[in-house]
This record gives sequence, C-alpha cells and structure tokens, in this order.
Amino acid sequence: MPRPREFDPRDALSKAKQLFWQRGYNATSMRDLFETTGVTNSGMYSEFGGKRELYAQSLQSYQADEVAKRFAPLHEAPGKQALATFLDTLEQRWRDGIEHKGCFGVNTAVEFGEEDAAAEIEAYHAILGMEQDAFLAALRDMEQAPDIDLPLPAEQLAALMTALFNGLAVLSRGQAPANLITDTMNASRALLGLTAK
Amino acid sequence: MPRPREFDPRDALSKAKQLFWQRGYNATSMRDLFETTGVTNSGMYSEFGGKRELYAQSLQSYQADEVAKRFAPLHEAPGKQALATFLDTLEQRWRDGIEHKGCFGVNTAVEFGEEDAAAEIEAYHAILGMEQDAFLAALRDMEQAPDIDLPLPAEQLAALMTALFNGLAVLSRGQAPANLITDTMNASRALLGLTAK
DNA sequence: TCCATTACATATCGATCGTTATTGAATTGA
DNA sequence: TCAATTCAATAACGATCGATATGTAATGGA
Repeated sequence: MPRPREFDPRDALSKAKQLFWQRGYNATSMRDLFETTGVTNSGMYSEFGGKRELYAQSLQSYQADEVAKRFAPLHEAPGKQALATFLDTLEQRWRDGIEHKGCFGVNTAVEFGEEDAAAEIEAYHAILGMEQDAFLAALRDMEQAPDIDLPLPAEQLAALMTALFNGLAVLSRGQAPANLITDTMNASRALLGLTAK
Repeated sequence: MPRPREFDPRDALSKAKQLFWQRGYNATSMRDLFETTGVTNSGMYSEFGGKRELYAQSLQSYQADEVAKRFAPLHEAPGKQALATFLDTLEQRWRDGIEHKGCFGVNTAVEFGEEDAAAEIEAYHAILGMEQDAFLAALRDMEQAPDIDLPLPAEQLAALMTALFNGLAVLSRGQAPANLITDTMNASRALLGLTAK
C-alpha cells in the first residue's frame, strides 16, 4: 500500500514543543522545526497543519504532560510535605537550570497577550487553572491539619502562589540574580510554615 | 542651512515604546513603526539606528520614565501608606486596564530570554533592581515602625514582592480571571499588614 | 510485475522582513 | 538667486518568511 512514514509524530511534536518553548513562536521558523524534528516540509504540514496549529498542539502537550505531571503530587497526596517537595524541586529547576526556558504557558501569555489569539490565551488560562487547583488542594489540606496554621485562607494563598509561580518563571527565563530567586523561595516557604520540618 | 526635521524625536520614541511594549519586538515591523510614529524610513534610521537600537532606547525610556516614576513614592516617603497606595494603584492598573500590555521589562525578559541578548537582559535586570530597591526601602521603614510587625525580614519580603510583581504583569497581559488578580492583591495586602489602616 | 497510494525531497510561490540607495523638496547663508 | 545641506519620499535590495506544487521513491495488493 502506501509508503510508510519515517518519523514518529509523538517524538516530532515533543521536539517541536521544546523548540517553541525555548525560542517562542515568532522567533521559531518552520525551517528550524523541519531540522530539529527531522520531519520533512510536506510531512509537517500533512501531519500537524500549519505553524499555528503545531504551536497549539505543542502547548496542549505541555499542559497534558509537563504541567499535569508536575502538579500531580499536590493532588494525590496533598499537604505540607508535598508542597515542600514541590517548592524544593521548583527552586532547583529555576535557579540551577542551564536552560532558562521558563514556563511555556507564561511565555505564550506574554507573546500572544496583545493579539487576538483566543486559542493560545485559553490554553494559558487552562494551565493557570491547573496550577491554582493544585495549590488549593494542598493548602486546603494544610488548613485542616491541627498542627499548621496558615497566615491566610487557602484560596488567597493559592492565588498568591500561582502569581508567584508566574513571576518566578519570568525571573528564571530572564536570568535574574540567583539570590533574588532564593530569597523569594525562602520567603514563600516561611509564609507557608515549611521552613522547619 | 539644512532643511528642518518634521518630527519630534522624543515623541517618536514615546510612540515607538508604546508599540514595542504592546506587541513585542518580533511582532512589530519597521513599517508599523514608521506609520505609528509618523517618522519616515530614512528619518528613523538616521535618528535612532536600526530596529534593535530603537528597541533598546524604548526600553531605556521605559525604565527612566515609567518605572522610576512609579516607584519614586516608595523612596521619597517610604512606609506603610506609600506601599498601600502603590498596591491600590497597581491593582486597578492590572485588573481594570483596557490595555493588557503588562510590564515592558517582563515582556522583554520573556521574548529575549533564550537569545544572546545581553543589552536587553541587562535592561531587565536594571528594572528588577529598581523594583526590588523600592520595595526594600518601604519595607525597611515599616520594619522599624513600632506598630508594625512584618512576618518576614524586609529583604525576603522585597524579593517576594518583586517576583509577585512580575507574575502579576503576566497575569494581566494574559487576561487572567479578575478574581485571581484580586485574591493575589488581597493576599499580599494581608501579609504586609495593610488591610486595616 | 505492475499499479495505486502515500511519503519524501526539492523547487517555488507571493509576501514581507530589515535595510540601503536614490531622487526630489525645503531651508538658509552667500 | 543660487549653492550647499539636510530632510522627506519612495524605489529597491537580498534574505527569509509560511505555505504549496511538483516530481521521485517506496510500499503492498492485484
């Protein structure tokens, strides 16, 4: 029958996602994507559609794979320990990461914020919602624990942590001074009562 | 002698800054800038240099005019009242603003973060420094006031507020739900003891 | 073995990019 | 009034953009 394809669509999408994540939409050309993914010109258009569609699918993959996976522990085993672990992982990721890609959702919101880009903005909102929900789950659990007293209602703290998360992503991508990131993380830990275990 | 120019460089730079701020670097073409500023092709290049140089000067102008001006009250009259006023102004700006331009420095950090863009990153760091210093000045003053007790050292809170400020800029530009912004602002106010005057 | 089908490889499209070159208009001192 | 100078206006440059068209290679069923 037909000639078999020579690339794996999932692998190609993953590589495209990485490139978009790193360079942004406008600064990434289709030619760059052909080379990075190994998919040919025609193969790309027949499999994924145009550039905008490929970006949308990359964002979708980011949300489903990276974000959901990273926040899953806060849902599965919500509480103090999960939140502490999350912050530790996050700090190392933002501070020591050789790559300063930041958060794909944040990058998208900034790049497409002032366009009529409903799909992209919607994807960003979905990511925001996942983050907020995860923080809220962990904080609600802590709120009910007898040995923890949070300084604020869980809802407000979840919003604060979500906004802070967006900010840290920018700081990391913008290669902000390491002590600014460290101080911020220590401040959030202290506020959430996570300094002493 | 020579023929007089027909545009005001300061006004042209201001308009260019607004356009870059709104659309970002890559999504703004030189032709857009010609039309928006009213400066002719040759006039633009002879006055400002190329696109990158014009962007750099726009960023410089943003830092000197907008950022410095907005944070000046925290330096001139540091303390609880100045910080409260600042947060109120900020909230209205982020939440109700028809334009969702965000922060020009944040937008720059995100767009140029993964390039070798030393000048742009440096400008972002300078803006970060101004923000952090302003918060620190106000918080140090509050730290010494007898009727206020901050939950954390001023340095940590200043870092936290700086990161939060970056995050809120993203939330605004990304048209995040209004209650997310409101909750975040209320949370910060509560943490800084600014809820009751 | 040949055909139908699909993918790869490449040429090419019109449009737009940032930038430079060219030409004509406007100004003032001589 | 004219020459010198600087600007405005526009043409044009090569490069690259996203996207499509064309021709060749590879496969399995008839």
